[in-house]
Amino acid sequence: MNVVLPDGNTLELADGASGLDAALAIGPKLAEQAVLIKANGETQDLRAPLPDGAKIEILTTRNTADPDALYVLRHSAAHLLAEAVRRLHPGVKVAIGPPIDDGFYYDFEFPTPITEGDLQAIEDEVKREIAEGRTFSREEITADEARERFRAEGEPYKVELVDTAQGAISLYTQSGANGADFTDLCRGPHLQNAAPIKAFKITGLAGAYWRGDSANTQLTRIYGTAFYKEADLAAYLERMEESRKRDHRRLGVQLDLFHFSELSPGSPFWHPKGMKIWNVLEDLRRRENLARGYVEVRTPQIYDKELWVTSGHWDKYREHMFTFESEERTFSLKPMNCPGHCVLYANGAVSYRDLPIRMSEAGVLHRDELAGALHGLLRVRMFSQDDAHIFCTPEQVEDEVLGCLDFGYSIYEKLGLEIKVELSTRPENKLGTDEEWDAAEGALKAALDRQGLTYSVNEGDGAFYGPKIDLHMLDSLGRGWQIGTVQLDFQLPQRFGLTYQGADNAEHTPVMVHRALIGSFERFIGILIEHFAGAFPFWLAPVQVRIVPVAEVHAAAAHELAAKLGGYRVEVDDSAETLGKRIRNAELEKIPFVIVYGEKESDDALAVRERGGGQSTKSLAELQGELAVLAAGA
RNA sequence: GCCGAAGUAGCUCAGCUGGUCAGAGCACCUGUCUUGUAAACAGGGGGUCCGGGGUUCGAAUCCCCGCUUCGGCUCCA
Repeated sequence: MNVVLPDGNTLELADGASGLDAALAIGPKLAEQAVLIKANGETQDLRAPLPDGAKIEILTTRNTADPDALYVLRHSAAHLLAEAVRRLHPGVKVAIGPPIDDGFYYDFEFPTPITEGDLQAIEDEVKREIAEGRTFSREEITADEARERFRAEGEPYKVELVDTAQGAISLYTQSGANGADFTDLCRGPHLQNAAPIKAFKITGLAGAYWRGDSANTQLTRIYGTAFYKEADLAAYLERMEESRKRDHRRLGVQLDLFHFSELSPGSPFWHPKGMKIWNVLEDLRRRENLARGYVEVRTPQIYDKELWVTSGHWDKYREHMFTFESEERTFSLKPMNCPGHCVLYANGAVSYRDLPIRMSEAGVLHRDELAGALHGLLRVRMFSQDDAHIFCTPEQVEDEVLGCLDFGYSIYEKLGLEIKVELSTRPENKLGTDEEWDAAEGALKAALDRQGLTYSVNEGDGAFYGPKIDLHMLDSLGRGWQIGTVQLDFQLPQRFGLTYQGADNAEHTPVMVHRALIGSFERFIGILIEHFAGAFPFWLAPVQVRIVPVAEVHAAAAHELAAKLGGYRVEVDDSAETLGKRIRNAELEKIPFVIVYGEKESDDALAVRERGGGQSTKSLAELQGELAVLAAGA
């Protein structure tokens, strides 16, 4: 057989040759440093046979930043972890241990629970294994052999993995000076030996359900990470530390934007400065809504249970609703606006000439989220959604969805946000016919394409009432959060008996488009805080300009200047602190502009300091011109 | 909700194995200073050591229960 090298040359190999054989044929040094091979673009273990005629590329320990090379390293590190845990905690059952972004984890079932205090010993043991040396070898066996083997070893999770594995079963054995030590079911690929693992660290301990199902046993998950270079680990830890500084929960306190109280878990208290940001967004929302043909409505906060029975929420969403009794009736705080909007729509006759009706409401919603799911502003129990429901004809759906996407992206681009788009299609328990779903999914795809968006598809992940487009963003630690959503709904209009009179004089059921672009103001502001690390652009900043009079005698002039900058959010700091201290405070508060005002200053010559330290002298007129541009959000 | 961890002044945190352990820095208040681009100086006030039980001569410290928060898991309509 032969393979094709990256330079185009052909290499002649014995039949059934592996990647390692290919590397050896090229040179011993390469074989020594090799960690995995790409055959026709697909990564595979060095020890697995190569397809005849494959184009190959060998990755080595020098590809220290290559994601695939890191995956292999970390996957092997995970196996060393399992070996160490088995040695230190006899009787432990091993489940699964894949590499992930930034590291790896391994799930175990411990005979007696472990705590964080046990982690150091495990980490030390892994480091000892690395120092001692481990060689990874691969073998392929049948599913029956594998099942038998793991059953004999008392590893029920492995048996289950074999049962659901696709294709050939491969095992990896890591052996050291003391003989074969640990064999694990694994697809691979793995390193040839442990030597390239120059940095190893256990980073966390958590519970995790077997196969991600909360009905299953909860296992103990140990997280860790590994690198080809010690310095890479240090850089990683440094990066994590920097990310933590952007955490909106930390900045929210530092910048005096909001706080939480034990008296109302999951519901933020917005401080005056936080509300400045909120109101800027609220103004933006209202202005843009009006410009795009939306009407604004306001609907009740609490409803009789009957409404939720009609909408289906009582069935599907009850455990997340706050309910209470009053005068022998059961009520619930609304977790969504849509049923209320349906009631509003139903009040009065609607003609096809009225459609589309774009009904918006930044309604306050309450959802009884699981205590363990709460997360600062990013997962709350009370929030305001920039909600809207578009009632339209089936023919109008595509244009309406496109309008929503265009609307959303006008906001995201203004803020420089990076959005991940997902399309979720019909689930198993869908309502409605396949024809309806074909049309609905087609309309969403067409709108996505017309907007020029790249998106991933989550097959079967749509709501039972219709497909949806979800818009996600990452927080400072790389966790994803849903910001916006555009959902098609055929069910709610039917459940509420909504109709419009068509041109054919017959009654028709409208299609409903649920749409949130900012999503919840709480979550959006939380994301913005992390995105800007608290240094908001001028048009969003709670305080835009701070004037610092040099001495007490300049305070009056400073206030006059502030008055001339009316229309902007301006403060005068005439406190009894030193000039240096007041400038420092303004910097710590991340205020975009500081104007120092003393003997030398006048309307013709202002000493302007920009956030970060840049200084310049400009006239009031020049400054006002500059601020006007920034205020527009350019 | 589940697994693990944490909760000490407004904020950040120290307080090891129970015995002046109720502290520091910043913030706050008062006074002095009247300031030229990231921290003037001095003094002072402030804590139910998350809450409730328990062990003990004695608990911030040990045990139990609860609440909240953090890291994950599940969930995210």
